[in-house]
Amino acid sequence: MNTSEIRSKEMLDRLRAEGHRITPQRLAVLRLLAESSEHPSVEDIYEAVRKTFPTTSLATVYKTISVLKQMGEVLEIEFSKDSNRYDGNRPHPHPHLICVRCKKIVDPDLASISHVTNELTSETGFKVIGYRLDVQGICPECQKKS
Amino acid sequence: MNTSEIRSKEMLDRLRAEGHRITPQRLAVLRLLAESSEHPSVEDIYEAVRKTFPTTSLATVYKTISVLKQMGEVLEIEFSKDSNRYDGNRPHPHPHLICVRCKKIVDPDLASISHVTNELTSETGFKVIGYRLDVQGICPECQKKS
DNA sequence: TTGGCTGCAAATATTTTGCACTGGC
DNA sequence: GCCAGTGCAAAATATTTGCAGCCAA
Repeated sequence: MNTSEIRSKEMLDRLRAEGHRITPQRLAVLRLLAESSEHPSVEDIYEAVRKTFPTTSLATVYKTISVLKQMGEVLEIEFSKDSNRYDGNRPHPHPHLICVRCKKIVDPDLASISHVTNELTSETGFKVIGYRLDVQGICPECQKKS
Repeated sequence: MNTSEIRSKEMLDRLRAEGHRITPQRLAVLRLLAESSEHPSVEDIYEAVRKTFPTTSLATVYKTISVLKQMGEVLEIEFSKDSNRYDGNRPHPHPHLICVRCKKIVDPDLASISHVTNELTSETGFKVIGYRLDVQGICPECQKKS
């Protein structure tokens, strides 16, 4: 069993444990989230899922993601213009590196963020719940093209 | 001349320098941005501006902000559900601390972020342009209320 | 069997755009 | 006077919601 199958089963068990029904549509969405490391948008998921399950509707994708989100099994990266992107592999906050040209999103390894959140907690009276760190830049591929 | 008047004049000069016209509506939007440290939404700005200039339209507020944004004189904080918020005082990227209850946004002093972006630049092939760090939490006031 | 889930369509919310008119320079 | 800027309304975009029918448990 590879990592995406493991992740897929993890989410599946979570759904069952919380008393949600396992429908073919949900299974497809959930598998796609577990497989892809490209931080897909709802539209991406919708199109991919339709290939294996052509009758799936956009609303269902939204609803499924909403459930997974509430359970903390997917991380939502919000945008106002471009549509939101989702991460079903690492549902806990982590930094994202976003290419402003091709919209690719990658997960860098970064050791130094914990310092930042620690500094915040002690500096302000805020009770820190989570964070979002997006770094905008141009990826190596797009740099070549320019 | 206090800081907000200085900031206001700065933006005004920038507009003039780039060949934009100074209309009463723009002046009002720009002043409000310079005065407020509450990271107002377009709606906030619209309502405030209407008090001094009742005929101002929402579209104009959007357009004015768009111009200031392109000049790099306001920082946009994007959200998908809640509407976008704007910072006209510190237009360069900086961390934001966001209360999930009352939606207040404050600017913490943080020394440790530069480490993070530095680590990124050397770690990946990305050319870093900017960043966005939102830390979600509950502010001291809202903690008391709960 | 039954109530949660689906799919459609309509509603909502935010931001953008087209266009005739206006007023800053 | 010219043309960028304004204001209105319509359009575009993303997401949510209501509801009738369906199907997983």
